[in-house]
Amino acid sequence: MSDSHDTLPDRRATYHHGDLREQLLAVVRDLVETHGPEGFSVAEAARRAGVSTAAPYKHFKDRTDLLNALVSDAMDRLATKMAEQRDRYPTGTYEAVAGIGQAYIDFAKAEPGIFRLMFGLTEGHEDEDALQKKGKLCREIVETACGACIGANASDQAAILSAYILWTSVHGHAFLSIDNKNKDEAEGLDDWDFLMAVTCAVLDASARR
Amino acid sequence: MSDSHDTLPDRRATYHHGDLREQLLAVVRDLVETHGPEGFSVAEAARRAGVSTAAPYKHFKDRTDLLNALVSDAMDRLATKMAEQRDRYPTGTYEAVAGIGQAYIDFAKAEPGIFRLMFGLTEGHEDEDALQKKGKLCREIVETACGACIGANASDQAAILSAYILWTSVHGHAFLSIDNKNKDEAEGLDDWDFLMAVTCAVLDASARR
DNA sequence: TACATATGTTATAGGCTCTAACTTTATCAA
DNA sequence: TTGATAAAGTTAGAGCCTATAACATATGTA
Repeated sequence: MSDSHDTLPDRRATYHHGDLREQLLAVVRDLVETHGPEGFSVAEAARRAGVSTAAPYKHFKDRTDLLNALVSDAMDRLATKMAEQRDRYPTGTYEAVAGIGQAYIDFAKAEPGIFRLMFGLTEGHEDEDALQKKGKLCREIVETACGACIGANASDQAAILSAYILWTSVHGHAFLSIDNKNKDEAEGLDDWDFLMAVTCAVLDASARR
Repeated sequence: MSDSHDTLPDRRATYHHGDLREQLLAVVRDLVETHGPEGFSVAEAARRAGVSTAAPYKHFKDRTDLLNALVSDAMDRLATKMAEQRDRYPTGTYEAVAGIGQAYIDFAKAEPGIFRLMFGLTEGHEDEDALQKKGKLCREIVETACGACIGANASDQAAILSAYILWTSVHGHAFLSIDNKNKDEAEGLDDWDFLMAVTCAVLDASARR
């Protein structure tokens, strides 16, 4: 009640926000999901965080930098979930491999906006070393699991090829799912059924070779 | 030399452009490829076409409408190329199926910007009926080819599942390729090798079932 | 020929990104 | 404790973009 002259919402008692960086990320995560990866603006995020539109630039170089931070965080969460699902099944089973894919698909469906951001727009995050590394980490999880199935080392060509085919397939399924580009096929096609079908096809083929 | 008062480039003799709609599409196609799907503006396109920044709005409702027109055209071209590649091989062969995938991948690599637009951002083109139909047409090409391989009708569940798995895999590979997310795997992995590996794995599995 | 329509143009409102210059708060060394 | 410095806000504004309104010019058809 002391200050009735405010332009900005006075949800903030102190001049300094305290944790603006994190709050901005949270707000943007929300905006990206509700308005799509494009329907988001730094200005709007600032407004929702209750700061001036210039404030975000004290924490992020530019719009892209902010989105990269979001993606980086999402990569970590995705890798964690993949490992978690894998660990629900015995090592070397097809289920362990399918579980990884399930985590991937679940993530895409739960956070389609961020998922698109991670693999979609190439606003310079192809040369972001940190992101590259995190992506590689995810892939190695799959390669190791595939290797365990076909009795090969994760670095063997057979494991790498199998893992790559599975990855592309799951990646494609995830994308088509959130794009609703698979309306017809998806009706009556459960994610897990899809995953097991692909996993069996690819790993059986690898074993026979 | 008659008019030295011009703001716009006077590459145009007449007041009316004559074919602005088509030229805008051509210019935008180029912009999308060189500057990425996001790094394009209606204003810049207008400038390059030699008209005022308001002119495009006589032909397209808004920015999204313009992009949709682009995507629609691209879908047609993609479907054509898929059919062309398929026809290079005998009906019912794995090569015919792989050929379709090759066309898909070639298209993604040749026009990554547009390819991203087609399957990437969901600026309202999920409810565009025309686009939905064109997408369906593409899928049916794959389903028919798969059906021919495994001796089934295109509408059989086996054909649809096989086609869907192949589609996701090729789609995923295409996306990862243009995103350079597959640097390691792709080294030494030829597109055709990938396609044949996937096609064999999936169709063989289907045949064994 | 004359009117209607299509297709341009200018002008402008309002939003966004990002920077500059300034202000307030926090930190830390003497 | 104090005072310098850095960190994290703020306002102001340049410059770009989208989209619309109002106006201008061509084109075609009755």
